Amino acid sequence: MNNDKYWNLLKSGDFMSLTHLRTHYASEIDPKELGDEKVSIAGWVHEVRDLGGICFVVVRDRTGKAQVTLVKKRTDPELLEQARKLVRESVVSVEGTVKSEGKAPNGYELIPDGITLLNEAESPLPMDTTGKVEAELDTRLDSRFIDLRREKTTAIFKIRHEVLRAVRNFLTDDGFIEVSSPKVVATATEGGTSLFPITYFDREAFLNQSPQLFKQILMSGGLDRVFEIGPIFRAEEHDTRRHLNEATSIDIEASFCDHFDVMEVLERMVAWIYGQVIENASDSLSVLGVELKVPSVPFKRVTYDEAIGIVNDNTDEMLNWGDDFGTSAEHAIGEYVFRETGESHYFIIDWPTEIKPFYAMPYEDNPVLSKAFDMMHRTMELSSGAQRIHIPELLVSRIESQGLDPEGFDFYLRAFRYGMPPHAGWGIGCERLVMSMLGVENIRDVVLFPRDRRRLSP
RNA sequence: GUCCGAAUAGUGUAGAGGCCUAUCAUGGAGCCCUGUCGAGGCUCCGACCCGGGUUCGAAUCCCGGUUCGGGCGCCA
Repeated sequence: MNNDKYWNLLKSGDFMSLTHLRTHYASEIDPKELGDEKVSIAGWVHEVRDLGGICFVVVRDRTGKAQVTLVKKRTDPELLEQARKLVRESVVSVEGTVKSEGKAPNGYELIPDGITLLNEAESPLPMDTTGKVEAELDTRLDSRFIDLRREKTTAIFKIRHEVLRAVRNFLTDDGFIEVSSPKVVATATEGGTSLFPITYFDREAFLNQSPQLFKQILMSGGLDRVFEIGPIFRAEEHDTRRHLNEATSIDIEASFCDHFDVMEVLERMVAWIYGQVIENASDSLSVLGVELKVPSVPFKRVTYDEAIGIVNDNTDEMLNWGDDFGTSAEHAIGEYVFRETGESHYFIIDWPTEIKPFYAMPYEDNPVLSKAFDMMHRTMELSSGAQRIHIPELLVSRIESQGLDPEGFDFYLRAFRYGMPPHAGWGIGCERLVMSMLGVENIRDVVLFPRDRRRLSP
């Protein structure tokens, strides 16, 4: 058995198109409609079960599995021998007749006329694909191409797709325009997290940690409501189950809005996403054993002051006003809200100005507090946002008081001097949204090729 | 960055100084088998992370390294 079959296939005159290799996906075949019809399926050899007088070959594609049945007495001996010798996870196309069969999975089996071996897999495989033997995350990520052949892994990425599709539909319907901002930038966004330096011809540049400054500039440009789904890069050496050095951020910015307006967009969007995933990815949800409930809106608003009180009343920690919440404090607040409301999602609002980024708008009547918010899931922070400062003088003084140099922000500040409307926005971590939705414990599970402190390949 | 833990066939594991010629499952090779669907039965194949040390004897104890996992910090 070798891969010459593929070359023979091409030589036979079929080289103009390969579409005949698959007329149907495995799960598209309905024996009531296609009974006794000729079809071809294409995919990976999931298993070969040879019982002697009868041999079953299970072929798997993106949609599911199909059983190819070869009965010894009624099958060409050469074809039977070929089927028996198939190496698991090889790529094949099987042409045959659909036969309704109650004993077979999906209610049908395929009686083959021919099996075309398109590419033979090496053996042994880097890991099991059938679910019989678990593999560690690290092993799975090293062999992501095989890992993706597992139903559970595919299910996560089908759901992630539905999440992003729902985001695009929701925001588009809400009047937002999708934009793309540069990922190679000259200066730091917020000063806080560290950036990956790169060489840009003969200059130093960085990978952007957030589209923040650019989406604000677009408000000055009059695009009014924009969103971006794109990568963000953080050079932090954090090493946890919920951090990556390259993540996907879903960001919006909207003019003539305050923080409460965009919070309302955010909670409606999250509820919509849950609803769309339930509607469009129920198969994947059941593969993962997840039962989703659409979160109720509005999400509870907890003020920063209340949150401090919850932590101090319910844990051993004693926080002072102005402290940020650590992981255990976040969990305490999340559990408290869940007990009170039965909901996992909530907002923390009215943060001290000094622990929020420079662009967060302080309350006009109490500048110690800012119009900033975090949107939390019981398990972790999902999103943060704010009404932004649109007044250039105030922005400059806030940049300075955070210990940053306004000169580095010139490209940004210029946009505020020629007519910047009041505006607000937020960013939500796509991976965190998906993992909190599915109860996935490691963020690497919801990224195809995660980039963390240690992993740079594949 | 810091603290804690782990590393045994391709994969997942058992193992507590001599019982290890290293367990089991999965997998691979071969044989038997006509309805499997984690098929079954029989035979065979395949591993102690690296380097030092302790000991008569080390997969097992100690030291160093490497890699991985988890907590925290920081954040999305």
